[in-house]
Amino acid sequence: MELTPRVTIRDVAQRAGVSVATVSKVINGRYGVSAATAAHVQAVIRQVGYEASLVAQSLRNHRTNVIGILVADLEPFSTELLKGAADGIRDSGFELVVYSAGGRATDHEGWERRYLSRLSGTLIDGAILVTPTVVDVSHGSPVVAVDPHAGSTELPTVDSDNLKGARLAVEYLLGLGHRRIAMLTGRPDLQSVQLREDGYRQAMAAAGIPVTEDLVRVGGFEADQAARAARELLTAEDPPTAVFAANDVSAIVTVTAAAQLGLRVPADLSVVGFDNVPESVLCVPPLTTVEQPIHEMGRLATRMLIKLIRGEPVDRPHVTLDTKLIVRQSSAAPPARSN
Amino acid sequence: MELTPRVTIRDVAQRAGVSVATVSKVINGRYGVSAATAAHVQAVIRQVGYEASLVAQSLRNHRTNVIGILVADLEPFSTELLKGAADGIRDSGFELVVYSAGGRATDHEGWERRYLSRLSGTLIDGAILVTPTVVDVSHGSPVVAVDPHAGSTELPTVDSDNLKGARLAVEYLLGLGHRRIAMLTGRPDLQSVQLREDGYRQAMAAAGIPVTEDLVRVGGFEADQAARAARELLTAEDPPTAVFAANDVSAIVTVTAAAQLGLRVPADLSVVGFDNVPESVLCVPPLTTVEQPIHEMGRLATRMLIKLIRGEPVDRPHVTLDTKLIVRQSSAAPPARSN
DNA sequence: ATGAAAGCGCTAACAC
DNA sequence: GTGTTAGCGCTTTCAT
Repeated sequence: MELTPRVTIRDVAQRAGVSVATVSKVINGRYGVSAATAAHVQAVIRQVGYEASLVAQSLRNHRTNVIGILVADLEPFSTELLKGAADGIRDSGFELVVYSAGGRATDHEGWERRYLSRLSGTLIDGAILVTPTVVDVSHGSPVVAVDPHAGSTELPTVDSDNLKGARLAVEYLLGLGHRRIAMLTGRPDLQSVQLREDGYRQAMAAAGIPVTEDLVRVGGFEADQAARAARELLTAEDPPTAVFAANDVSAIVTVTAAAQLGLRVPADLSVVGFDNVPESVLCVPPLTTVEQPIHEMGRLATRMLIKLIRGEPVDRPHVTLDTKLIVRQSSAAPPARSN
Repeated sequence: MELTPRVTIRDVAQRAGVSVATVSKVINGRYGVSAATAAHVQAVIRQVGYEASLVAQSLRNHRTNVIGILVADLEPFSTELLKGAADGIRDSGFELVVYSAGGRATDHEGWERRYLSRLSGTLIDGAILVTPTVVDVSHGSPVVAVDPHAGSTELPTVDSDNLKGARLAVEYLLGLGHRRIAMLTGRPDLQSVQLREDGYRQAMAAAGIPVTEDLVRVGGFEADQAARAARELLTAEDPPTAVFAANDVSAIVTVTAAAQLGLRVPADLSVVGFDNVPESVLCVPPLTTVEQPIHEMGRLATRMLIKLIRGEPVDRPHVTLDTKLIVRQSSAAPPARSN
């Protein structure tokens, strides 16, 4: 497969009959090269289709005009965020590179630290960390976190009002008449997940309904685990009439699990998700969910990062965007009591 | 912002009181290091949180275990493909890096050649080109194209049956009774777009309906341009009763344009898209569209690429997946003639 | 078992 | 105006 071994700056220099330094100067538009030589070198470059190696370049320079986005996996939430980031970067002169840890459970914890170590200082001028597990990173280049790990952080951060969103969802279910409302939580290390659970507990407490521990299960944001947890919830002794899932993927999985158990959604079971990813509408029935402005979060995070890279001041280092409830067809009043 | 300047192999060596060569050997598990030194070096590495620079490493080595996916922009189609690619890569030992050209219109043409030149041989072991404009790339590393530029290519390719899909869509509209069916085409350089237009023309011809050139407009897959083209179509002398758009984004834009012009979809105008990206269901009304198995295309492309990188044989170098029509609510019989 | 040194492709001082 | 040289962080002979 190694057909063309790669044309280097040396090849160009040789072919043009000049030194590599001259070629480099031409490439970078530096002074100190005659118009004639420059033109000639340009011609040769075009002829052989030469492009400087990003790797070699960024080993030398320390500015690359590339922004890295580090995601644990490419799933609906993160890809939605990418679209926003792509927006935020338009006409900024920066390019976007996305690194996916590939969702591998092993060596998951701390992936962002490893990637950052491997990349920063070279290859990227700054990074956006999406749902990072670790935030005490103090590397060479600026970093912005989106929906980070629990605990306060020094890092500039973009997130959304998870507490409010969760409360809205549960209050809505309570308003429909539900009393046995279960929660399927997500990755326990994320602050957002903690807040969503807090919102659930607060809303339940405000309604005077005790949350017994059999009502809360960890789905981990991951399809298999969430499916198992959902089945546990739905086949329990005294099953819930509604499930609030910590994200849309878990909610969709819950709807599927319900169908497999012969439960009709929303007649027998109401399900509410969180995120409002495009997939939530593909769900049958379309999912009632809490919207967080994922696209905007991605856009804001890149704008912040670009400011940081340029050394400009950032107005607010921690931005929290609003959430709101989107009612669709996966929720309804609970079934009439048979007992 | 340059807090910690980056800890290099030299720092580790110094701190451990050994040479860089020894540290390198420890990192890469090479022979020729006493157990004691190895352990000590490991300890220091952990202590200072050292991670080898990907850039420096790949400048030396030529194997990186990283696959690059090159996309023109991060929009619904490409992000959907990324999810599939992420699937295809699981448990393969490879990592995924996505490069987005950022959708910049300038220097758009040929971006894939430039990126490939800048990256291959270093940093990535192979690449997936998504909707590339150029396919005569013969670089060091293996390449797989997804939905490439027009014209046959030597490159291993994954695409879908665009001709059939388009015919299905237009035949469906004809079956509903539509006669004035317009087409909003996409990026003219893509073979898939050409085939979708061919399908449209074939179906129209088979029904004995001439396609006058005022019925065909170029939307370019890009929201602004598509909106303009859609308005042109809908405000023409003798406007169409149905629009077949070459992708979902253009179709959604058409629905919006129709609404702004006071046209009801589907009562006054039917719209059919292509792709079946998740966003097509978010459209109001939900979009009738042609499904291509984007996720699977991404998965297949990565599997193919991994085989190529490993030097294994690839059964079929050109895979074409099936397409099918998904009927939703943006299409209906044409309005009764008023004249 | 360990280290010195060369070199991957490139850029930036500093000669000439 | 142009070339020589050093060095970015790393791996790999090849001495020792």
